[in-house]
Amino acid sequence: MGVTKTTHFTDKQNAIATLAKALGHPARVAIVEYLLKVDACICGDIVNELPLAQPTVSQHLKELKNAGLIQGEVEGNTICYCLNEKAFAEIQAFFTNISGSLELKKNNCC
Amino acid sequence: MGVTKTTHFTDKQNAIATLAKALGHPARVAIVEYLLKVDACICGDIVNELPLAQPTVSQHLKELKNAGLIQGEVEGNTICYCLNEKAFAEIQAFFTNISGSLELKKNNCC
DNA sequence: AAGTGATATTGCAATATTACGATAAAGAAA
DNA sequence: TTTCTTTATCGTAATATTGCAATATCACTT
Repeated sequence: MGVTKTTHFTDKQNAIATLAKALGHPARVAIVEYLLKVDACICGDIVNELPLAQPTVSQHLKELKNAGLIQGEVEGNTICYCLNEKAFAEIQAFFTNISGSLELKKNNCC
Repeated sequence: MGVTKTTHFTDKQNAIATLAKALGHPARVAIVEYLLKVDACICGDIVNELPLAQPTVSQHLKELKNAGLIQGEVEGNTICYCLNEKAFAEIQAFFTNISGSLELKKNNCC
């Protein structure tokens, strides 16, 4: 098939999966790290930073935007993308919660 | 193509992407949440918890294991899988770092 | 040894993802 | 207006993912 049965899971599970999936590619991790490093969000040289062709980078940016991890618009001949604090806070909370529970639990069975 | 150009990215970027990708499916998020909820790691009823057929669940478990998010073995006729604290700590640190930086930066351009 | 219960593997069909060349679109600069 | 620069979209090829039926495996029981 290749189609995900999203309807059978909770909204939160699907939301986390969407965010995680968007970061499930090293190029998109690299884009996020680059946007974090660059102070201003006027950053038209993401393509030069990555070992990928321009259409491929554009496609990865689109996926990050669809997932809600980045936001921004094209302004003239420079893009203005930046990270969406809210989305990162959401996924950060998910992992912090898990790590916190695991630390408490001290599961030493495996 | 469909093949990811992992060689052009840093080890850390690939590592994060691998972990994120493994959680890029609601079923695998559900499995992780279930393993977190269940105290003991003797949990042979993951299949009953999910709206998926047994081979599909087995495949998702395999992917989580390959990514290093869960660990464990089959023992007799019950599986013993549990979450790998180290892997979750790694991805949690990644997101905590990003959220922390974003909060400091107060990027209000987009 | 044969049966039972639980998980893994195989094989396959449907769909999704990744990557890029070619091309389009749209503002900036001449 | 024409040209340049930058980003998006289209089309396409190669590969990956998802899901499940059928079957295999493996430990335990009888």
